[in-house]
Amino acid sequence: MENKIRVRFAPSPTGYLHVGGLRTALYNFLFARKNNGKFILRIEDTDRNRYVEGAVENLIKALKWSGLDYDEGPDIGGDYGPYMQSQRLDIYKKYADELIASGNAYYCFCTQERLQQLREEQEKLKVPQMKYDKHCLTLTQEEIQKRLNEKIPFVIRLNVQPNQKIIFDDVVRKRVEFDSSNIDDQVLIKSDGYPTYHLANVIDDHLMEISHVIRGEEWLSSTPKHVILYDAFGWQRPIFAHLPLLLNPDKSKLSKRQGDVAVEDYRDKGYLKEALINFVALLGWNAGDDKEFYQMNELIEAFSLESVNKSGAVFDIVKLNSLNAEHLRHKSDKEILLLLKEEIKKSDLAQKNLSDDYLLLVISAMKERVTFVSEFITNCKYFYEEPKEYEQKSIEKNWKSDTAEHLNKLIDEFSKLENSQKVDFESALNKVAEELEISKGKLIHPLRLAVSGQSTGPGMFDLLFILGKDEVIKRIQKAIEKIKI
RNA sequence: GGCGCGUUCGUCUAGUGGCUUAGGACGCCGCCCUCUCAAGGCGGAGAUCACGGGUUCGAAUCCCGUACGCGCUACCA
Repeated sequence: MENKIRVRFAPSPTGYLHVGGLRTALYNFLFARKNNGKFILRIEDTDRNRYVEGAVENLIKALKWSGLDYDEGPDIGGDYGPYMQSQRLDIYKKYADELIASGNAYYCFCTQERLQQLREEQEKLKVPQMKYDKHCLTLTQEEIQKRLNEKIPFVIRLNVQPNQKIIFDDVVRKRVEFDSSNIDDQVLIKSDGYPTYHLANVIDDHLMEISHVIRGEEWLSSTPKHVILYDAFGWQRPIFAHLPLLLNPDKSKLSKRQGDVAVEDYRDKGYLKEALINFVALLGWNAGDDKEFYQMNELIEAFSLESVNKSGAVFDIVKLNSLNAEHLRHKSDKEILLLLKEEIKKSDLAQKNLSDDYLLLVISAMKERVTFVSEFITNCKYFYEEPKEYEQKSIEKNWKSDTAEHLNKLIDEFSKLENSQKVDFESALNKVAEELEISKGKLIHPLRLAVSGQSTGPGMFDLLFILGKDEVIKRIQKAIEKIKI
Protein backbone atom coordinates (compact mmCIF):
# COMPACT_ATOMS: atom_id res chain seq x y z
CA MET A 1 0.00 0.00 0.00
CA GLU A 2 1.47 3.33 -1.07
CA ASN A 3 1.35 6.51 0.97
CA LYS A 4 0.15 4.91 4.12
CA ILE A 5 -0.50 7.33 6.93
CA ARG A 6 1.45 6.78 10.11
CA VAL A 7 1.66 9.43 12.83
CA ARG A 8 3.01 9.45 16.29
CA PHE A 9 2.75 11.15 19.63
CA ALA A 10 6.23 11.27 21.11
CA PRO A 11 6.24 12.73 24.59
CA SER A 12 9.09 12.70 27.00
CA PRO A 13 8.05 11.22 30.31
CA THR A 14 8.11 14.20 32.66
CA GLY A 15 5.55 12.85 35.07
CA TYR A 16 2.16 13.70 33.65
CA LEU A 17 0.34 14.42 30.40
CA HIS A 18 0.29 18.15 29.72
CA VAL A 19 -2.93 19.50 28.17
CA GLY A 20 -0.82 20.85 25.33
CA GLY A 21 0.45 17.33 24.86
CA LEU A 22 -3.12 16.09 24.92
CA ARG A 23 -3.98 18.49 22.11
CA THR A 24 -0.98 17.34 20.09
CA ALA A 25 -1.86 13.71 20.73
CA LEU A 26 -5.49 14.39 19.82
CA TYR A 27 -4.66 15.98 16.47
CA ASN A 28 -2.40 13.07 15.64
CA PHE A 29 -5.10 10.65 16.68
CA LEU A 30 -7.83 12.43 14.72
CA PHE A 31 -5.65 12.65 11.64
CA ALA A 32 -4.85 8.95 11.81
CA ARG A 33 -8.43 7.83 12.40
CA LYS A 34 -9.79 10.14 9.75
CA ASN A 35 -7.36 8.84 7.15
CA ASN A 36 -7.31 5.19 8.08
CA GLY A 37 -3.78 5.51 9.32
CA LYS A 38 -1.92 4.30 12.35
CA PHE A 39 -1.41 6.26 15.54
CA ILE A 40 1.73 5.39 17.45
CA LEU A 41 2.92 6.19 20.94
CA ARG A 42 6.66 6.53 21.32
CA ILE A 43 8.37 7.49 24.55
CA GLU A 44 11.29 9.88 24.19
CA ASP A 45 13.19 9.09 27.34
CA THR A 46 16.69 10.04 26.27
CA ASP A 47 17.35 12.44 29.11
CA ARG A 48 18.45 10.35 32.05
CA ASN A 49 18.59 13.40 34.30
CA ARG A 50 14.90 13.98 33.89
CA TYR A 51 13.84 10.41 34.49
CA VAL A 52 10.69 10.33 36.62
CA GLU A 53 9.48 7.15 38.26
CA GLY A 54 6.07 6.06 37.01
CA ALA A 55 5.88 8.80 34.39
CA VAL A 56 5.28 6.46 31.48
CA GLU A 57 2.50 4.67 33.30
CA ASN A 58 0.86 8.01 34.11
CA LEU A 59 1.13 9.13 30.53
CA ILE A 60 -0.46 5.96 29.25
CA LYS A 61 -3.20 6.13 31.83
CA ALA A 62 -4.06 9.71 30.90
CA LEU A 63 -4.07 8.89 27.19
CA LYS A 64 -6.36 5.93 27.75
CA TRP A 65 -8.69 7.95 29.96
CA SER A 66 -8.92 10.52 27.19
CA GLY A 67 -9.93 7.87 24.71
CA LEU A 68 -6.87 8.25 22.53
CA ASP A 69 -6.07 4.64 21.88
CA TYR A 70 -2.97 3.98 19.86
CA ASP A 71 -2.15 1.17 17.50
CA GLU A 72 1.45 0.68 18.50
CA GLY A 73 3.23 1.60 21.67
CA PRO A 74 5.51 0.50 24.50
CA ASP A 75 2.84 -1.42 26.37
CA ILE A 76 1.13 -3.02 23.37
CA GLY A 77 4.02 -3.54 21.02
CA GLY A 78 3.95 -3.37 17.24
CA ASP A 79 6.11 -4.16 14.24
CA TYR A 80 8.38 -1.17 14.64
CA GLY A 81 9.44 -1.50 18.28
CA PRO A 82 10.83 -1.01 20.73
CA TYR A 83 8.81 2.13 21.37
CA MET A 84 10.98 3.41 24.19
CA GLN A 85 13.99 5.32 22.93
CA SER A 86 16.09 4.19 25.88
CA GLN A 87 15.79 0.68 24.43
CA ARG A 88 17.07 1.72 21.00
CA LEU A 89 20.52 3.00 21.89
CA ASP A 90 22.37 0.59 19.62
CA ILE A 91 20.28 1.80 16.68
CA TYR A 92 21.22 5.42 17.24
CA LYS A 93 24.87 4.48 17.63
CA LYS A 94 24.87 2.69 14.32
CA TYR A 95 23.36 5.61 12.44
CA ALA A 96 25.62 8.11 14.20
CA ASP A 97 28.62 6.10 12.98
CA GLU A 98 27.19 6.22 9.51
CA LEU A 99 26.97 9.98 9.73
CA ILE A 100 30.57 10.21 10.87
CA ALA A 101 31.67 8.01 7.99
CA SER A 102 29.90 10.24 5.50
CA GLY A 103 31.36 13.39 7.03
CA ASN A 104 28.03 14.69 8.21
CA ALA A 105 28.98 14.35 11.86
CA TYR A 106 32.16 14.35 13.91
CA TYR A 107 33.57 13.51 17.30
CA CYS A 108 33.98 16.39 19.68
CA PHE A 109 36.14 16.10 22.80
CA CYS A 110 35.70 19.64 24.04
CA THR A 111 35.12 19.97 27.75
CA GLN A 112 32.20 21.77 29.31
CA GLU A 113 34.71 24.35 30.47
CA ARG A 114 35.92 25.12 26.98
CA LEU A 115 32.37 25.32 25.72
CA GLN A 116 31.50 27.68 28.52
CA GLN A 117 34.51 29.82 27.76
CA LEU A 118 33.66 29.87 24.09
CA ARG A 119 30.16 31.06 24.88
CA GLU A 120 31.46 33.83 27.09
CA GLU A 121 33.89 35.01 24.44
CA GLN A 122 31.19 35.07 21.81
CA GLU A 123 28.94 36.98 24.14
CA LYS A 124 31.65 39.54 24.76
CA LEU A 125 32.23 39.97 21.03
CA LYS A 126 28.46 40.29 20.53
CA VAL A 127 28.48 37.59 17.91
CA PRO A 128 24.96 37.56 16.47
CA GLN A 129 24.58 33.80 16.60
CA MET A 130 26.43 31.83 19.24
CA LYS A 131 27.68 28.57 17.82
CA TYR A 132 30.22 25.83 18.39
CA ASP A 133 33.44 26.73 16.56
CA LYS A 134 33.99 23.33 14.89
CA HIS A 135 37.24 23.08 16.83
CA CYS A 136 37.25 19.27 16.86
CA LEU A 137 36.47 19.02 13.18
CA THR A 138 40.16 19.69 12.51
CA LEU A 139 41.30 16.64 14.45
CA THR A 140 43.13 14.05 12.39
CA GLN A 141 42.08 10.41 12.32
CA GLU A 142 45.05 9.54 14.56
CA GLU A 143 44.24 12.25 17.08
CA ILE A 144 40.66 11.08 17.26
CA GLN A 145 41.68 7.45 17.70
CA LYS A 146 44.16 8.36 20.39
CA ARG A 147 41.51 10.20 22.42
CA LEU A 148 39.05 7.39 21.91
CA ASN A 149 41.65 4.92 23.18
CA GLU A 150 42.32 7.13 26.18
CA LYS A 151 38.61 7.03 26.90
CA ILE A 152 38.29 10.78 26.85
CA PRO A 153 34.59 11.68 27.00
CA PHE A 154 33.16 12.77 23.69
CA VAL A 155 29.99 13.83 21.97
CA ILE A 156 29.07 13.47 18.34
CA ARG A 157 28.05 16.67 16.59
CA LEU A 158 26.21 17.39 13.40
CA ASN A 159 28.50 18.95 10.80
CA VAL A 160 26.34 21.79 9.47
CA GLN A 161 27.51 23.32 6.20
CA PRO A 162 27.13 27.10 6.37
CA ASN A 163 25.49 29.36 3.80
CA GLN A 164 22.86 26.92 2.70
CA LYS A 165 19.20 27.68 2.43
CA ILE A 166 17.20 25.14 4.38
CA ILE A 167 13.68 25.17 3.05
CA PHE A 168 10.82 22.95 4.02
CA ASP A 169 7.07 22.93 3.77
CA ASP A 170 4.77 22.88 6.72
CA VAL A 171 1.09 22.09 6.43
CA VAL A 172 0.24 24.83 8.90
CA ARG A 173 2.90 27.46 8.15
CA LYS A 174 3.42 26.81 4.45
CA ARG A 175 6.99 27.44 3.30
CA VAL A 176 9.58 28.06 6.01
CA GLU A 177 13.15 29.07 5.26
CA PHE A 178 16.30 29.10 7.38
CA ASP A 179 19.91 29.96 6.69
CA SER A 180 22.19 27.10 7.79
CA SER A 181 24.72 29.67 8.98
CA ASN A 182 22.41 30.25 11.92
CA ILE A 183 22.32 26.61 12.86
CA ASP A 184 24.65 25.25 15.49
CA ASP A 185 26.56 21.99 15.17
CA GLN A 186 23.98 20.23 17.25
CA VAL A 187 25.09 17.47 19.61
CA LEU A 188 23.60 14.23 18.33
CA ILE A 189 25.07 11.76 20.81
CA LYS A 190 25.72 12.94 24.35
CA SER A 191 28.75 11.93 26.35
CA ASP A 192 26.64 9.40 28.23
CA GLY A 193 26.01 7.62 24.97
CA TYR A 194 22.37 8.67 24.75
CA PRO A 195 21.15 10.46 21.65
CA THR A 196 19.65 13.92 21.80
CA TYR A 197 16.05 14.48 20.73
CA HIS A 198 17.07 15.57 17.27
CA LEU A 199 18.92 12.43 16.27
CA ALA A 200 16.64 9.92 17.95
CA ASN A 201 13.55 11.62 16.64
CA VAL A 202 14.66 11.63 13.03
CA ILE A 203 15.92 8.05 13.09
CA ASP A 204 12.81 6.72 14.77
CA ASP A 205 10.42 8.65 12.59
CA HIS A 206 12.17 7.20 9.58
CA LEU A 207 12.45 3.66 10.89
CA MET A 208 8.86 3.70 12.09
CA GLU A 209 7.79 5.01 8.70
CA ILE A 210 6.13 8.08 10.12
CA SER A 211 4.45 9.94 7.26
CA HIS A 212 3.40 13.11 9.08
CA VAL A 213 5.19 14.80 11.95
CA ILE A 214 2.50 16.69 13.84
CA ARG A 215 3.94 18.45 16.86
CA GLY A 216 4.00 21.74 18.79
CA GLU A 217 5.35 24.96 17.36
CA GLU A 218 8.23 24.97 19.82
CA TRP A 219 9.86 22.50 17.42
CA LEU A 220 9.67 24.68 14.36
CA SER A 221 13.05 26.28 15.04
CA SER A 222 14.80 22.93 15.26
CA THR A 223 13.16 21.47 12.20
CA PRO A 224 16.00 22.62 9.89
CA LYS A 225 18.35 20.43 11.92
CA HIS A 226 16.03 17.53 11.33
CA VAL A 227 15.81 18.33 7.66
CA ILE A 228 19.60 18.34 7.44
CA LEU A 229 19.63 14.90 9.05
CA TYR A 230 17.04 13.46 6.69
CA ASP A 231 19.03 14.77 3.77
CA ALA A 232 22.31 13.50 5.18
CA PHE A 233 20.88 10.00 5.51
CA GLY A 234 19.29 10.28 2.11
CA TRP A 235 15.89 9.66 3.62
CA GLN A 236 12.62 11.08 2.47
CA ARG A 237 11.38 13.83 4.78
CA PRO A 238 8.03 13.40 6.45
CA ILE A 239 5.34 16.03 6.04
CA PHE A 240 5.61 18.53 8.86
CA ALA A 241 2.75 20.22 10.67
CA HIS A 242 3.61 22.53 13.54
CA LEU A 243 0.71 23.26 15.83
CA PRO A 244 0.09 26.63 17.47
CA LEU A 245 0.92 26.81 21.14
CA LEU A 246 -1.52 26.72 24.03
CA LEU A 247 -1.21 29.90 26.05
CA ASN A 248 -1.73 31.24 29.56
CA PRO A 249 -4.16 34.16 29.90
CA ASP A 250 -1.11 36.45 29.67
CA LYS A 251 -0.24 34.83 26.31
CA SER A 252 2.90 33.05 27.46
CA LYS A 253 3.29 29.35 26.77
CA LEU A 254 0.86 27.42 28.95
CA SER A 255 2.62 26.63 32.19
CA LYS A 256 2.10 25.09 35.55
CA ARG A 257 2.47 28.34 37.41
CA GLN A 258 -0.74 29.79 36.05
CA GLY A 259 -3.15 26.95 36.66
CA ASP A 260 -3.55 23.28 36.03
CA VAL A 261 -1.75 21.82 33.07
CA ALA A 262 -1.98 18.09 33.71
CA VAL A 263 -4.78 16.10 32.15
CA GLU A 264 -5.12 14.23 35.42
CA ASP A 265 -5.75 17.52 37.25
CA TYR A 266 -8.78 18.10 35.07
CA ARG A 267 -9.93 14.54 35.41
CA ASP A 268 -9.64 14.78 39.19
CA LYS A 269 -11.55 18.03 39.24
CA GLY A 270 -14.43 16.24 37.60
CA TYR A 271 -14.15 17.31 34.00
CA LEU A 272 -15.57 14.88 31.51
CA LYS A 273 -13.14 13.53 28.97
CA GLU A 274 -15.63 14.42 26.25
CA ALA A 275 -15.54 18.06 27.32
CA LEU A 276 -11.77 18.26 27.67
CA ILE A 277 -11.28 16.67 24.27
CA ASN A 278 -13.89 18.89 22.65
CA PHE A 279 -12.40 21.99 24.22
CA VAL A 280 -8.82 21.23 23.38
CA ALA A 281 -9.75 20.27 19.83
CA LEU A 282 -11.17 23.75 19.29
CA LEU A 283 -7.99 25.42 20.52
CA GLY A 284 -6.32 25.86 17.18
CA TRP A 285 -8.70 24.10 14.91
CA ASN A 286 -12.08 24.85 13.37
CA ALA A 287 -13.91 23.07 10.61
CA GLY A 288 -14.77 26.39 9.00
CA ASP A 289 -18.31 26.54 10.29
CA ASP A 290 -20.09 27.46 13.51
CA LYS A 291 -20.23 24.01 15.04
CA GLU A 292 -18.63 23.90 18.46
CA PHE A 293 -20.14 20.93 20.22
CA TYR A 294 -18.39 17.77 19.11
CA GLN A 295 -18.28 14.15 20.15
CA MET A 296 -15.12 12.24 19.33
CA ASN A 297 -16.57 10.53 16.25
CA GLU A 298 -17.67 13.88 14.89
CA LEU A 299 -14.20 15.29 15.43
CA ILE A 300 -12.70 12.43 13.49
CA GLU A 301 -15.15 13.04 10.70
CA ALA A 302 -14.54 16.79 10.54
CA PHE A 303 -10.82 17.02 11.23
CA SER A 304 -8.24 18.12 8.73
CA LEU A 305 -4.69 19.41 9.18
CA GLU A 306 -5.31 22.10 6.59
CA SER A 307 -7.82 23.82 8.84
CA VAL A 308 -5.46 24.08 11.79
CA ASN A 309 -4.83 27.71 12.81
CA LYS A 310 -1.51 29.47 12.93
CA SER A 311 -1.77 31.55 16.08
CA GLY A 312 -1.57 30.49 19.70
CA ALA A 313 -4.73 29.99 21.72
CA VAL A 314 -5.43 30.98 25.31
CA PHE A 315 -6.67 28.14 27.46
CA ASP A 316 -9.87 29.65 28.87
CA ILE A 317 -11.27 27.54 31.65
CA VAL A 318 -14.64 29.33 31.59
CA LYS A 319 -15.37 27.96 28.16
CA LEU A 320 -14.24 24.52 29.24
CA ASN A 321 -16.76 24.70 32.06
CA SER A 322 -19.61 25.50 29.73
CA LEU A 323 -18.64 22.63 27.45
CA ASN A 324 -18.51 20.34 30.44
CA ALA A 325 -22.06 21.29 31.40
CA GLU A 326 -23.20 20.81 27.83
CA HIS A 327 -21.60 17.38 27.50
CA LEU A 328 -23.11 16.40 30.82
CA ARG A 329 -26.56 17.43 29.61
CA HIS A 330 -26.08 15.35 26.50
CA LYS A 331 -25.43 12.21 28.47
CA SER A 332 -28.23 9.83 29.29
CA ASP A 333 -29.36 9.63 32.90
CA LYS A 334 -28.01 6.11 33.08
CA GLU A 335 -24.56 7.16 31.93
CA ILE A 336 -24.55 9.90 34.53
CA LEU A 337 -25.66 7.41 37.17
CA LEU A 338 -22.44 5.47 36.69
CA LEU A 339 -20.36 8.61 37.06
CA LEU A 340 -22.37 9.79 40.04
CA LYS A 341 -21.94 6.50 41.87
CA GLU A 342 -18.18 6.83 41.46
CA GLU A 343 -18.41 10.32 42.86
CA ILE A 344 -20.52 9.15 45.78
CA LYS A 345 -17.92 6.55 46.69
CA LYS A 346 -15.46 9.38 47.23
CA SER A 347 -17.89 11.52 49.23
CA ASP A 348 -19.31 11.45 52.74
CA LEU A 349 -22.40 9.87 51.21
CA ALA A 350 -20.46 6.66 50.68
CA GLN A 351 -22.14 4.83 53.56
CA LYS A 352 -25.66 5.85 52.61
CA ASN A 353 -27.65 3.25 50.86
CA LEU A 354 -28.92 5.20 47.89
CA SER A 355 -30.84 3.21 45.33
CA ASP A 356 -30.23 3.62 41.62
CA ASP A 357 -33.86 4.57 41.16
CA TYR A 358 -33.56 7.36 43.66
CA LEU A 359 -30.32 8.68 42.14
CA LEU A 360 -31.89 8.57 38.71
CA LEU A 361 -34.65 10.85 39.96
CA VAL A 362 -32.09 13.25 41.39
CA ILE A 363 -30.21 13.20 38.10
CA SER A 364 -33.23 14.04 36.00
CA ALA A 365 -34.14 16.87 38.36
CA MET A 366 -30.65 18.36 38.51
CA LYS A 367 -29.15 17.56 35.12
CA GLU A 368 -29.78 20.99 33.65
CA ARG A 369 -28.57 22.75 36.73
CA VAL A 370 -25.05 21.39 37.14
CA THR A 371 -21.66 21.79 35.51
CA PHE A 372 -19.91 18.89 37.21
CA VAL A 373 -21.05 15.47 38.28
CA SER A 374 -19.97 16.27 41.82
CA GLU A 375 -22.61 18.98 41.91
CA PHE A 376 -25.31 16.31 41.95
CA ILE A 377 -24.10 15.97 45.52
CA THR A 378 -22.89 19.39 46.59
CA ASN A 379 -25.55 21.57 44.97
CA CYS A 380 -28.47 19.60 46.32
CA LYS A 381 -27.57 18.10 49.67
CA TYR A 382 -31.24 18.18 50.52
CA PHE A 383 -31.82 15.10 48.43
CA TYR A 384 -29.66 13.12 50.81
CA GLU A 385 -30.31 14.68 54.20
CA GLU A 386 -32.71 17.13 55.77
CA PRO A 387 -31.57 20.73 55.79
CA LYS A 388 -29.28 21.63 58.65
CA GLU A 389 -29.82 25.32 58.19
CA TYR A 390 -32.03 27.62 56.20
CA GLU A 391 -30.86 30.34 53.85
CA GLN A 392 -31.17 33.60 55.77
CA LYS A 393 -31.96 35.73 52.76
CA SER A 394 -34.82 33.51 51.79
CA ILE A 395 -36.20 33.55 55.32
CA GLU A 396 -36.25 37.32 55.22
CA LYS A 397 -37.91 37.37 51.87
CA ASN A 398 -40.38 34.52 52.11
CA TRP A 399 -41.07 33.70 55.74
CA LYS A 400 -43.88 35.86 57.03
CA SER A 401 -45.88 35.85 60.20
CA ASP A 402 -48.57 33.66 58.68
CA THR A 403 -46.23 31.25 56.94
CA ALA A 404 -46.29 28.64 59.69
CA GLU A 405 -50.05 28.57 59.54
CA HIS A 406 -50.03 28.17 55.78
CA LEU A 407 -47.54 25.37 55.93
CA ASN A 408 -49.56 23.57 58.57
CA LYS A 409 -52.45 23.61 56.16
CA LEU A 410 -50.20 22.07 53.56
CA ILE A 411 -49.20 19.37 55.99
CA ASP A 412 -52.84 18.58 56.57
CA GLU A 413 -53.56 18.38 52.91
CA PHE A 414 -50.45 16.36 52.08
CA SER A 415 -51.26 13.93 54.88
CA LYS A 416 -54.55 13.11 53.24
CA LEU A 417 -52.88 12.17 50.01
CA GLU A 418 -53.35 8.56 48.99
CA ASN A 419 -51.16 8.91 45.96
CA SER A 420 -48.15 11.12 46.13
CA GLN A 421 -47.13 11.67 42.55
CA LYS A 422 -46.14 15.08 41.25
CA VAL A 423 -49.69 15.91 40.25
CA ASP A 424 -51.06 14.92 43.63
CA PHE A 425 -48.78 17.33 45.43
CA GLU A 426 -49.63 19.97 42.92
CA SER A 427 -53.39 19.70 43.27
CA ALA A 428 -53.10 19.56 47.05
CA LEU A 429 -51.10 22.76 47.02
CA ASN A 430 -53.48 24.39 44.60
CA LYS A 431 -56.35 23.53 46.87
CA VAL A 432 -54.69 25.11 49.88
CA ALA A 433 -53.84 28.22 47.89
CA GLU A 434 -57.44 28.55 46.82
CA GLU A 435 -58.78 28.11 50.31
CA LEU A 436 -56.39 30.68 51.67
CA GLU A 437 -57.01 32.91 48.69
CA ILE A 438 -53.32 33.45 48.10
CA SER A 439 -51.08 32.87 45.09
CA LYS A 440 -49.26 29.59 44.66
CA GLY A 441 -45.99 31.43 44.96
CA LYS A 442 -46.80 32.51 48.48
CA LEU A 443 -46.89 28.83 49.38
CA ILE A 444 -44.18 27.52 47.15
CA HIS A 445 -41.33 29.76 48.25
CA PRO A 446 -41.57 29.04 51.96
CA LEU A 447 -42.26 25.40 51.20
CA ARG A 448 -39.08 25.17 49.17
CA LEU A 449 -37.15 26.75 51.97
CA ALA A 450 -38.66 24.40 54.53
CA VAL A 451 -37.97 21.32 52.51
CA SER A 452 -34.57 22.15 51.02
CA GLY A 453 -33.16 24.97 53.11
CA GLN A 454 -32.46 26.81 49.86
CA SER A 455 -34.23 29.22 47.58
CA THR A 456 -33.18 27.59 44.34
CA GLY A 457 -33.52 24.15 42.86
CA PRO A 458 -35.63 21.97 40.63
CA GLY A 459 -39.36 22.39 40.15
CA MET A 460 -41.20 22.30 43.44
CA PHE A 461 -43.35 19.32 42.68
CA ASP A 462 -40.46 17.31 41.33
CA LEU A 463 -38.69 17.99 44.56
CA LEU A 464 -41.67 16.94 46.69
CA PHE A 465 -42.22 13.79 44.70
CA ILE A 466 -38.59 12.74 44.92
CA LEU A 467 -38.40 13.31 48.64
CA GLY A 468 -41.69 11.54 49.25
CA LYS A 469 -44.70 12.44 51.32
CA ASP A 470 -43.44 11.39 54.75
CA GLU A 471 -40.11 13.10 54.41
CA VAL A 472 -41.75 16.25 53.11
CA ILE A 473 -44.15 16.45 56.03
CA LYS A 474 -41.37 15.76 58.50
CA ARG A 475 -39.24 18.52 57.03
CA ILE A 476 -42.03 21.06 57.03
CA GLN A 477 -42.70 20.37 60.70
CA LYS A 478 -39.09 20.73 61.52
CA ALA A 479 -38.81 24.00 59.64
CA ILE A 480 -41.79 25.44 61.44
CA GLU A 481 -40.08 24.60 64.70
CA LYS A 482 -36.71 25.95 63.75
CA ILE A 483 -37.41 29.04 61.71
CA LYS A 484 -38.25 31.94 63.95
CA ILE A 485 -38.70 35.47 62.76
C1' G B 1 21.08 40.15 20.74
C1' G B 2 20.19 36.48 16.54
C1' C B 3 16.77 33.35 13.95
C1' G B 4 11.75 31.83 13.25
C1' C B 5 6.51 32.17 13.81
C1' G B 6 2.27 34.94 14.78
C1' U B 7 -1.39 39.42 15.22
C1' U B 8 -10.12 39.61 13.59
C1' C B 9 -14.90 41.41 19.83
C1' G B 10 -12.21 40.15 27.00
C1' U B 11 -11.45 34.70 25.29
C1' C B 12 -12.02 30.66 21.31
C1' U B 13 -12.98 31.54 16.35
C1' A B 14 -15.71 32.27 10.92
C1' G B 15 -13.82 34.82 6.94
C1' U B 16 -8.96 32.96 1.30
C1' G B 17 -10.59 40.34 -3.24
C1' G B 18 -17.04 42.48 -3.92
C1' C B 19 -22.47 38.21 -0.64
C1' U B 20 -19.69 41.91 5.43
C1' U B 21 -23.41 47.95 8.32
C1' A B 22 -17.14 41.77 9.87
C1' G B 23 -20.78 36.08 11.45
C1' G B 24 -20.91 32.33 15.62
C1' A B 25 -19.58 30.51 20.61
C1' C B 26 -18.14 31.41 25.87
C1' G B 27 -18.59 35.29 29.34
C1' C B 28 -21.48 39.95 30.49
C1' C B 29 -26.40 42.74 30.33
C1' G B 30 -31.78 42.75 29.30
C1' C B 31 -36.46 40.46 27.92
C1' C B 32 -39.59 36.01 27.34
C1' C B 33 -40.87 31.31 29.61
C1' U B 34 -41.70 30.52 34.99
C1' C B 35 -42.89 28.60 41.81
C1' U B 36 -37.02 29.70 42.34
C1' C B 37 -32.47 28.43 39.97
C1' A B 38 -31.14 26.43 35.62
C1' A B 39 -32.06 24.82 30.62
C1' G B 40 -34.36 26.95 26.28
C1' G B 41 -35.94 31.23 23.12
C1' C B 42 -35.23 36.39 21.78
C1' G B 43 -32.36 40.83 21.93
C1' G B 44 -28.08 44.10 23.47
C1' A B 45 -23.22 45.94 24.55
C1' G B 46 -18.48 44.35 22.65
C1' A B 47 -13.47 44.12 16.83
C1' U B 48 -12.02 51.61 13.04
C1' C B 49 -9.91 43.22 11.34
C1' A B 50 -2.05 45.63 15.48
C1' C B 51 -0.21 50.11 12.85
C1' G B 52 1.59 52.58 8.27
C1' G B 53 2.20 52.39 3.24
C1' G B 54 1.12 50.26 -1.42
C1' U B 55 -1.56 46.94 -5.50
C1' U B 56 -6.83 47.20 -7.14
C1' C B 57 -12.76 50.13 -9.57
C1' G B 58 -12.91 47.51 -4.72
C1' A B 59 -8.73 44.53 0.86
C1' A B 60 -9.71 41.70 7.19
C1' U B 61 -8.47 38.99 2.72
C1' C B 62 -2.59 40.26 -1.97
C1' C B 63 2.56 42.91 -1.37
C1' C B 64 6.15 45.83 1.60
C1' G B 65 7.61 48.07 6.13
C1' U B 66 7.00 49.00 11.42
C1' A B 67 5.34 47.72 16.22
C1' C B 68 4.04 44.24 19.61
C1' G B 69 3.66 39.17 21.33
C1' C B 70 5.42 34.33 21.48
C1' G B 71 8.88 30.32 20.45
C1' C B 72 13.86 28.64 19.75
C1' U B 73 18.82 30.00 20.69
C1' A B 74 21.56 23.26 26.10
C1' C B 75 25.64 17.10 26.19
C1' C B 76 16.22 19.33 27.89
C1' A B 77 12.57 17.57 25.24
